[in-house]
This record gives sequence, structure tokens and C-alpha cells, in this order.
Amino acid sequence: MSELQAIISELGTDFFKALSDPSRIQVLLTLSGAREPYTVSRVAEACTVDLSVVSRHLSQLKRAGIVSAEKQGREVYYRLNTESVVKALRQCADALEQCCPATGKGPCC
Amino acid sequence: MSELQAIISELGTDFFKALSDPSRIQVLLTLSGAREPYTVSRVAEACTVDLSVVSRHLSQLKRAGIVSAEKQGREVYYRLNTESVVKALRQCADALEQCCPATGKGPCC
DNA sequence: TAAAAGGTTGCATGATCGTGCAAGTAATGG
DNA sequence: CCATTACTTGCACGATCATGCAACCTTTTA
Repeated sequence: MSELQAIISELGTDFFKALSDPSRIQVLLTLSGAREPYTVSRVAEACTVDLSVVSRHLSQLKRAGIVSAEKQGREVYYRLNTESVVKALRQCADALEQCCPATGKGPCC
Repeated sequence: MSELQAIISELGTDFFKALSDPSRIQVLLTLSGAREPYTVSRVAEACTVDLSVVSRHLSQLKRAGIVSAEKQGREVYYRLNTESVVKALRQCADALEQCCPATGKGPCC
């Protein structure tokens, strides 16, 4: 099994699926611009869809490992898992490049 | 508009959507292991779904800029756009990191 | 204890999507 | 020419999905 396949299998398609919806991207961008963890309500303020929808999107992003949640009282604070997302993207890029380097020495190009 | 938003907007959700299906990942992995461009039939041999489905997936990957196609006679040769995909992944990672560096000096973490 | 606030979940609906089969198109070969 | 090969596209079907509303659960507050 190739390096690339191992990485993608580990990530699962859930990672990319989580990034494949405009509303979820809006949620992600909102969190990326936040100076501190945001509550669901706060995220929803920046979105056009219903709060319940935002809640579901946040759950999905959490399942994909893209955000983390911490409950405090009746509020839930979400934050972007910047490090792990960056790491995942770079691992994909590295594995892809290793398989097919720009030098043209790789197997596929 | 943030750097991250600019990059994601330019990529479009089609990029991530193209990577969010197991069959398309199978197509991508097949091409990533290919030593030269593959015809649709050749890709389909490595996949479990119908050839017509593979044809559609390749079209979608092409629309997302992930693969390129070149017609020669009655055959169509597909190859992975390694460089541009790697570039896109790295740009996302860089923009995300710039927004939220691991040093904790960023706005969101 | 009752009311209110913050989130989550059930439900229904309309839309998109993945799939296979069959028909169609284009190029090659007899 | 007609048949074959390589691929694309129309069509139908079942599954998944995004969404909003309402009901619900949990925690705080009056």
C-alpha cells in the first residue's frame, strides 16, 4: 500500500467531505477568524443557515477532527484544530509529491 | 477577506467534493500509482464500479483541476495534476497556519 | 420550583449524488 | 461500408444530504 493510500485511508473521506459544503466552509472560516473559541450561537451569527444546522455542521466537523468542542455550563465552545488540519493537508501534499515529484522522476508523470 | 477565504473561494468546494467519495479516491490512487497516463478502461480495471461511472468520476476530477485529459484517437488518456494539487493543499495549509500559527499568536487559538 | 437560555435531536421535504444499464457518438479496422 | 473499440451521455432508482421547524434536554437564573 502506498504512502498516499495509507494517509488518505487514515483520514477517511469524512475529512474532505466535511470541507465540501459551502455552509461548513463558512463555519470553518468563521472559526479561523475568531480570536478565541466561539459558542454555537456566535458561529451561527456569522452564518446564513439556522442555528440547528450550524450545530449539526459543527458536529460533523468535530467528527472529522477539524474542530474541537468544550462544554462549559450550558454553552459549548468550538475552536479550529489548526495544527492537525495543517498537518493532514501537508501529509497529503508530501505523499502525493513523493509519489509523483515535480522532477518528473516519479511513477505517474 | 482573509487569505484562507481567498484560497478556498478560488479552489471552490468542488475541489474537496471531488475528494470526498471512495470511488473517486480509488481513481485518484490508481492514477497516482501509474507510471504513465491511463486510459479510462485502464483506470476502470482497477476499480469496482462500472466503466461509465469511472468516466463520470474522471470528468468530475478534471473539472476540479485534479486530473488532466488528452484525447488520442478513440482513447482518452488521464493523468494526475500532481503539481497543482500539491500546490493547492500547501496553500491551504499555509493560509490556515498563517491565520492560526502553532505559536498561539494567531487570532483564533 | 418555574422560567429562560443554549444546544441537540427527531421529523419531513426537496435536492443532490452515486450507480448501472442501455443507447449514442466518435474513431479504428476488416 | 459495416463491425468493433473506446468512451460519453440519457435515464431511472435508491441513498445520502442540507435545511428549517418543532420538541426536547441541560444548565442557569429569577
